[in-house]
Amino acid sequence: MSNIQNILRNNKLSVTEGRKKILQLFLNTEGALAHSDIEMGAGENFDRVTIYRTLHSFVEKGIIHVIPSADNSIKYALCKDECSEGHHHDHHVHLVCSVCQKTLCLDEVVVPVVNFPTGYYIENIEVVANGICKQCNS
Amino acid sequence: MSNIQNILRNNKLSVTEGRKKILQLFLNTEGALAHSDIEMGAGENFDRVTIYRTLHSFVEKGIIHVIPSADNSIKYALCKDECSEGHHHDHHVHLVCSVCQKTLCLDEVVVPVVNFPTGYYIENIEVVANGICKQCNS
DNA sequence: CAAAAATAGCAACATTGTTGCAAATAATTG
DNA sequence: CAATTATTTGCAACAATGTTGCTATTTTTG
Repeated sequence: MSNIQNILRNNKLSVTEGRKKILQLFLNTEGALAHSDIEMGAGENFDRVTIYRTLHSFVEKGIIHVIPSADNSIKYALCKDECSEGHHHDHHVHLVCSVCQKTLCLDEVVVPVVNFPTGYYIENIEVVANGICKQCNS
Repeated sequence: MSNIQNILRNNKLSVTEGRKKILQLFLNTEGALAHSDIEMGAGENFDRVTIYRTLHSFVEKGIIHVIPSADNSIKYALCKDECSEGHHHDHHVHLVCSVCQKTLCLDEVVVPVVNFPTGYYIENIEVVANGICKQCNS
């Protein structure tokens, strides 16, 4: 039950109310969360600054990862256990559903190999698909 | 020489100073531009609102396209001629260079086919690679 | 060139993100 | 377990980014 505490402890983060609530929210949520979702959904009223800082340290520690967006609405989602401090390995595809507006991590869909011309060095690749998710497409 | 006027006319946009200057800037620039780049680089001082609206209508008309980002710094880049009003077909990969910080369209690198599980409907796929560009990687 | 249509600029505001600092909370150590 | 130390929080103030309504100006059209 104190899974949450463990996650924080394992990542060398002090266990505070704010971090517990925000991590809780991620664990309870299917799909990604934007800063504003957290501001509204985290139960109590945390200062916006606290949320920014919490999200930053979660990303740094590899607890969550950032999902890029084309409309200034960056989202965050839980990392699977392959992620560790400073090294994100979430090589899955993201889907933004145009019906329910949720952003989902399609863990089973792996980012394909892309062939770049010689001369480039590629560190990582982000894939974001726009479409309709399983639930909404039925 | 009035290539610019033609582009605007062909897209049924009035030919105004702002639009000409901004389009000029895109034509003169290798790589993508952020709103702030335009605010600084467009020569004269355009109202920020004008720039927002110009970018919106250029996107709508298929003159430029949006490149998603993971750090709230959306960039815009010229579309090739396959794009038309309401239909973007820029299925190329984008590269964000960690050295020169430029965002480039790699027109020769096509977005690969991604296999999604049944049940999803996919409209389009965005691929953004982080790495080092040809120029900086030598 | 005049009338109609479209666009630009301004003002005011909303949202998002950052920084420094003092107070509160959590971890550590004896 | 209490006291010290380290960390984190909330606040305030600010900066940057994005939006909307309205009027004046510019562009287009006939």
